[in-house]
Amino acid sequence: MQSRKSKQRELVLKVLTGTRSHPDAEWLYEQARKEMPGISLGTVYRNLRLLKARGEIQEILSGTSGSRYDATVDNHYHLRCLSCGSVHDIDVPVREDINAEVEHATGFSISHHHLEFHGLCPSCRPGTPLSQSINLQG
Amino acid sequence: MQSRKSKQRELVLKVLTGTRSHPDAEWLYEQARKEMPGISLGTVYRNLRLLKARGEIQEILSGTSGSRYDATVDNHYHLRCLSCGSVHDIDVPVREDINAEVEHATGFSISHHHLEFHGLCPSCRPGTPLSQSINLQG
DNA sequence: GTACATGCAAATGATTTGCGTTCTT
DNA sequence: AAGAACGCAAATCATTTGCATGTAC
Repeated sequence: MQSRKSKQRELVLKVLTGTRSHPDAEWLYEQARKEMPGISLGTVYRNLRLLKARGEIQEILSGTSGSRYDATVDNHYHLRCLSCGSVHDIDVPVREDINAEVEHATGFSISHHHLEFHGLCPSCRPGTPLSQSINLQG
Repeated sequence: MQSRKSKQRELVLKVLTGTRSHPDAEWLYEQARKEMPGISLGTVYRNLRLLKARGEIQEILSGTSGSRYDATVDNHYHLRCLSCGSVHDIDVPVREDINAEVEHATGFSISHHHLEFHGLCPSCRPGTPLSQSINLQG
């Protein structure tokens, strides 16, 4: 937990906070480079891990390709387009009550839950093949 | 979709169906080898991918380490222990209604959702460190 | 001054893939 | 016979890490 301040860490967080998309490490690296050309990809990864451990950002797992990251702090749900791969935040009430329900049913002590919806975004409805566009801006 | 039968594929599915744990590819490979020593890890991966594409099995993503797999076909939720990493199925009613809710709220057409709970399993309560046991049997 | 953070490059580890061969239909 | 699927090993790709140096406190 003892971590010092660093320009690089602040920049990574700033870049991530500054977008509504849910970018991967590579994209964050490219953006960060624009402002600090010397920053390294390793440092981006190191800081993403640290920020996640601190609870300041969230990691969104993905089977293929790399993880996406999200700087939104409050609990919320995600929506992923099966065609273009974009990830969006959803403005739907979080069901905190189900944690207690699961605690009683299982004997675990639940700290949180992740809910992700999969479907097709409006632009992909017609049946756009996956390869056509990987849209990070959502 | 044109896929032929193969002893290897049947075996991988049999092994996965035969356990209530949610093993990774390596574990499935080791088990499969007991019955068919010549099977290769690449084949296990190939078949896991094919079976998943067919909808016969499910992939459980995990940030660190490899994916876990689940042969349970009907929709259900997962519970992961933050300490030992074990994954369990939960017997809690699936909320199909929230798909429609999200469709209306977002304009996406939702096909399904994934819900995963994180917490500590009864055996890990005291505060067992992560490294002590990676329990695949749950 | 201490020890955390960085840049760089090499290493890791899960998963995929190319290729020649074997099996299913 | 055609082309799936296999075994094997090399390749890929995201992410991690060792090391020497820089920097925050």
